[in-house]
Amino acid sequence: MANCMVFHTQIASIMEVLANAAVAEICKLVDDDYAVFRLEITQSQKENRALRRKLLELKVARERAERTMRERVLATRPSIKILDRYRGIARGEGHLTGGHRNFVKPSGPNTLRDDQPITVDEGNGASTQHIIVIESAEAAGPGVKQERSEGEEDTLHIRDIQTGLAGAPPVATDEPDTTPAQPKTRRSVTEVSGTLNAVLKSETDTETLTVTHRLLHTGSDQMSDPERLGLGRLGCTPAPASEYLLYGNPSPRTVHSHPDSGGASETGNDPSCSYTSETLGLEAQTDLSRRDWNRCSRSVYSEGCLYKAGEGMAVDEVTVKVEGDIPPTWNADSLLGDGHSQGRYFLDYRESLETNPNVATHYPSHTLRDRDPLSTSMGPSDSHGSVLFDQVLNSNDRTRAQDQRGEATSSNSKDKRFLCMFCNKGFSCPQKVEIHQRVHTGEKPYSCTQCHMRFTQAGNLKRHQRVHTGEKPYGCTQCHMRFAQAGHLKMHLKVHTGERPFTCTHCGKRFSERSYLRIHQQKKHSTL
DNA sequence: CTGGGGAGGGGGCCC
DNA sequence: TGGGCCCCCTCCCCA
Repeated sequence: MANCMVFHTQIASIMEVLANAAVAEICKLVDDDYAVFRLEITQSQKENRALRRKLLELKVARERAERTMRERVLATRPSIKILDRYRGIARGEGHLTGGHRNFVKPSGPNTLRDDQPITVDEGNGASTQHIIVIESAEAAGPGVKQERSEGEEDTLHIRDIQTGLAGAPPVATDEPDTTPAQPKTRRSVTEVSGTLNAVLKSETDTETLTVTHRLLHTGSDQMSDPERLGLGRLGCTPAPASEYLLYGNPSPRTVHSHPDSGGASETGNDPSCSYTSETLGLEAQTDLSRRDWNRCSRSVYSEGCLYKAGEGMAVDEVTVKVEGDIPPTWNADSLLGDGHSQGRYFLDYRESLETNPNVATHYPSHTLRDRDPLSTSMGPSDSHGSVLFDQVLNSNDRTRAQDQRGEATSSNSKDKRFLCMFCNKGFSCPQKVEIHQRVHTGEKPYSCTQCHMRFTQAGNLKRHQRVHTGEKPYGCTQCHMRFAQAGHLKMHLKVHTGERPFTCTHCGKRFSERSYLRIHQQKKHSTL
């Protein structure tokens, strides 16, 4: 019995030892596995961080590519017009996130016929206005960045607008921009938004672009009531929402309007923000034209004084000092290439950068106005594509001539504190800026119901209506001639008076019109 | 020279 | 009274 007890005790001891050994082994295994697991977790976390950094870099690179493209586009202004885009408006070809807004021009003291409603397409039902108004530094203090916006349905995002000193740090991203300065090479960057985090692609997603393009043609020409849409008489959205870029001192200011997104590249309401900044292919380019130009242009203007001459322009970490009035460098061949026949114009932004000095408008790229007037469908003005392009090219000359006459850039005028974000031109009121910016956007909200011509101003449409009505209210008192435009009558009167106020400085030949003189000098004296 | 459109400014009206 | 809005005028360009 005693031996049995001893045996049991020994057995118990052995069992205990074995149990301890087993526990120790198990613990060791667990510890090892845990260590491995922890290591894997650590590695995964490192990978995640690396991927995040890479993603951020891609975002920044994309933003910069957009900005570069944007600024290059801006650099060619004021002659820039995305040709034929307005036909998109005509068809209500809005942004993917929105429809369009057509309405009948309200009746008023005009000569329009009752059966000729003036349709005004607004591209989107939202009346969001994002206005950048540059105000005095005294009011805002140095470096003040003020953001205001309203209307979330189709928001306009000014990604990052820098004014003043070149090289101001872009703050469009949520995180500090640690990415080294991107080269100015044009990279093919495609963003497919629609989720909170934009999906970045290294290559242009042609399919996406095509889909986007197709969807942009789903609009119609239906009309609606402007009043119902809460628009003004002219159909101009009364700029309810504003983003003010305080202005007043040369210190760099940056304005970002991201009312609905925390980051510049994380907007979620932009189902397709695709473009190729390098190749500027047809689809991509049209998309760029449709979206960004219109989104940022219509509602964006600055209020304040114009910038001091001589300041540089911050263009993607590159300060561009503009010297002289460089003519635009649009590639007409590209413009009038294959895309032309389709009503698609794409522009070849050459390397040269001509811009208004001091305007450092970074490319507004996300969730901007839902106004996509560019259309790929044939419209009445397709046949005038080259004409439009010529107008684009010549608008610079026109502006230059106006500048010489002191008509255009009365930038020193205190009354003209509302600045165009594209060309920095000052205007007395936001509406004029909005109208003016149609020069840059190509937006033509006023459409003729009889010939589908579209116009940037209601008055021009009204004048155009005389083509259809045959109305010629201006009659010559010297003869039977009648004219639809007062200017034509005035010009005609010179036939009777013999007035030739424009004299060629080379040969002394006199002309009744400045344009005649210019043509003469071009032909005879090879000068402008 | 005519005709059409682009674009800016002035001024009146309204709030 | 001042500012916003809008019509109209005007200049200009181009075909």
